[in-house]
Amino acid sequence: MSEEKVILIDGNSIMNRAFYGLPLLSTADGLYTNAVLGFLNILFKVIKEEEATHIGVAFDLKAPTFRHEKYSEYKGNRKGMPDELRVQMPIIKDVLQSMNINIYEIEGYEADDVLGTLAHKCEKTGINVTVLSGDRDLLQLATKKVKISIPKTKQGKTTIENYYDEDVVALYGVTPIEFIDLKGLMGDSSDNIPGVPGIGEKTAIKIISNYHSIEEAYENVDQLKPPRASKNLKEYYDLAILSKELATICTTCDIEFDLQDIKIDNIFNEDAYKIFKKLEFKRLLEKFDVDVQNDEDNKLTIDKHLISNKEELKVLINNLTNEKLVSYYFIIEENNIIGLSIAYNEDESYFVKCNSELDSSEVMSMFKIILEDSNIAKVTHDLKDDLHLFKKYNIISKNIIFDTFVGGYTINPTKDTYNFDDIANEFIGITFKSKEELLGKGRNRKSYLMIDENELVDYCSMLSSIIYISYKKMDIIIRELNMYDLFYEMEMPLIHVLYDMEDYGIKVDSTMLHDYSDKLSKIIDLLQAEIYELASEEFNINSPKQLGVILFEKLKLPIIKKTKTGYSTAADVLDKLKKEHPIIDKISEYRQLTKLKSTYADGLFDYINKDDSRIHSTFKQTITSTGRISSTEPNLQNIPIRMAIGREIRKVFVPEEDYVFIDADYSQIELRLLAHLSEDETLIDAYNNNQDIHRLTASQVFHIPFDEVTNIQRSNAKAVNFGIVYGIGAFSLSGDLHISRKEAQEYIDNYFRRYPSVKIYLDNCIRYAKDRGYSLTMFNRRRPIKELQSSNFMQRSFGERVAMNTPIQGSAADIIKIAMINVNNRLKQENLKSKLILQVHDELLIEAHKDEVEQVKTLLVEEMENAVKLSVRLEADMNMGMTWYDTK
DNA sequence: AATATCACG
DNA sequence: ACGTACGTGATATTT
Repeated sequence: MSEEKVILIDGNSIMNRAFYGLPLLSTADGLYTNAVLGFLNILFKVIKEEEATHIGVAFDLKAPTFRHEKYSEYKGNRKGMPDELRVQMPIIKDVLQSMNINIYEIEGYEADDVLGTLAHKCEKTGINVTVLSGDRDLLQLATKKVKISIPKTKQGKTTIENYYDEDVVALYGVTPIEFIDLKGLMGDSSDNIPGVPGIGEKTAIKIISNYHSIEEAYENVDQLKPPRASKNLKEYYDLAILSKELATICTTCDIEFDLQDIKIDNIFNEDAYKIFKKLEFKRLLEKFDVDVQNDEDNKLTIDKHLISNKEELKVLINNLTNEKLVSYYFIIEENNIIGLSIAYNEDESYFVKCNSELDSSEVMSMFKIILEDSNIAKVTHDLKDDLHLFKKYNIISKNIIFDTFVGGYTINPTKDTYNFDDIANEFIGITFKSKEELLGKGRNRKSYLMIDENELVDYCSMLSSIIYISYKKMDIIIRELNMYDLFYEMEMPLIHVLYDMEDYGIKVDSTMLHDYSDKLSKIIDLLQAEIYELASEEFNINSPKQLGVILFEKLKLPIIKKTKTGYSTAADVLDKLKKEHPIIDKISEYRQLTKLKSTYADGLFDYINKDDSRIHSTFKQTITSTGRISSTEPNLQNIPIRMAIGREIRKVFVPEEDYVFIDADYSQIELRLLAHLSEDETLIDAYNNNQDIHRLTASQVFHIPFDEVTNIQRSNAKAVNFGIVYGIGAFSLSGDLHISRKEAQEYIDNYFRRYPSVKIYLDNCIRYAKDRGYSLTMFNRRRPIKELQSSNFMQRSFGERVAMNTPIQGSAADIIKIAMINVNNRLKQENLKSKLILQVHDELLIEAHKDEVEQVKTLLVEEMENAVKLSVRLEADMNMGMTWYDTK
């Protein structure tokens, strides 16, 4: 029989550690989970490392009286835990219970007394014990058999420090028993143990290592050094004995204990799985056996059918033609269609599996009938992806009314993912396996074809059921939240616009791109040689770590800023150092050019499609919390423009022959929105009179006549205007403008004095979001801001800035989405060959046929400027050019 | 997989 | 006393 190994856990202390070690996490329904997750991570790590056979967890139970009743004021004024942690205490207890882990909460005892007693009992029967706590007080329990483990979380990773009795001696110079006396002398402010005044850690260690106990030291009190210690111990001896008593952990409490009670047994069971799933602990779910994972009770009883030959499919398609509403989902893997999930009611679903008897093109041509039938409404998950597939099979889909992917995003744009497991949990209230759980991930990842067929049918047919049922729920929620227009008139139509942009792409002159890369390489090589020369050694300039050593250790340059891993070498730091050493400018330039080369020149190369010489970026509609779209693979929304050398790269983006680029961008859309939303008369008048807004702000904030504003003052005012939109802070503004914090505060105060409505408006934004838990844009896009409820100052401040910024940034995002839809519609309605190919937040780029230039110029500016009616005019600056570079 | 940096609006 | 702008994505290096 294998040796027994007991782990006893200080529940409160570990929860506390976990809570502060992880950022505040919460589930879809706003349940805080970070401490529970951190606790479990530590628990599993220890079980594995210790090869534990038994586990018990002790929690403090708030007793009506304390053990040391008459001294309760000492222990009584501990700080209460924050609410975000408090609510997690019952959760961890449920979790432990579900895993059959015994919990000790005993009236009148604190957790450490329970641990001490249990450890003592185990030790007496000769069993090895590990006591896990974040609290160093527990070190007094260490013996040869009892190990104290203290987890430390640094840089996101938890390491565990272990102490047997000899380790305590090595570290403190006193035995674990003497550790109590040590505490008695020096006290412990965190535990409200007073100790003896004037005796700190150093003195206490010296005294106890000499005399081994407070009592013994008192016997020899006159010989104690320094004299102050001697005097104080004499005077405060009673306090010392009391402190010792307070510091002593009871090892003889009257607790019933049977080793059998805490034996590890079936931790990863079905109940635990359900709770983990509810708490959204995705990574921990992998620890469960496949059996358990399969045993989910989905509460949904769906009749699942496999369709695997032409005849069956024919019958199904035939039935579908009589239906009003069909949900579907294509299961695709590496460009192969594995199958098609279909549902047309809430009770049954179908999985059409592609195989030798029924190949994918047959499935597509059959389902095409349904997709192209405008009398049948369809719902799907990620329509934009479908549209790319439909193009391959010449399908012109009609009447696809809902996308649960975009629907989930519209309802709450702050989530990371909107996968089937997410929406099943949120909108149906069932647990559903994620794709990763089904197939595994990393090198163990399986293909759909390797899954047992019954399991595959179960899983895949469920997908359309989830879409079908989620759609109904989402549709109700969307209406309730007054987001009908936002979703059905903006987000759904936008899917098609984004698809068109992705499909059409943008042409890149690869020869020119290649030349650009070569040109950069040459300068980079020169710079590299110069940097090595100036540093008198070769090193990897791209490594901030190595660069830090060269700059701050070898060249002894002043350290401006530190990161959590070392010296910061960021651009603003280098900027401050450039007068100190000639190497700095070279490094800044090297950084700039290598960035251009790797990300833009060479990076873009890999994305040029060989067939059409075009780059087809992916525009993502479900990423940002404000409603903006994002661009990936490659990101075409961050192509350089601010610096001359970087801007050059825009010359490689070119139109097709006989086409030109027509580009328009909104002029200061966010500030105009601020004027509109705040109804500030000064701002509105300024825009309606075409005044230079930054110059105006400069004259207002710096108290100077409008015409006397210098360029520097104007650019400072510009920074203030930006700051207002972001939810300004004096500190950041001062850093940005290189001025003192006080001056920055004056700028801000002046700004709000001159634009009082803006101040009122921004305060209202915060008030509103605090009261309701979310911000709204002009078009009712909703962003929950859970940070506003945080007890952490920093998080809450962030929430406040977000509450000020979201209505502005989000409304701007709404407006350009409207413009995109209208522009795209008009290009089609007017039968133009010109195409909308790019959106960069406030800018639209059209590849226009040369015969259509005038028409396109007009419609682009018209649709952008008239996308919405504001109390200020929206202005779009339009340019034409033969490359993207030339459209500025 | 995390961190530092830097490109854009 | 807290530690700072809002929203993104890609790359190279390091763990």
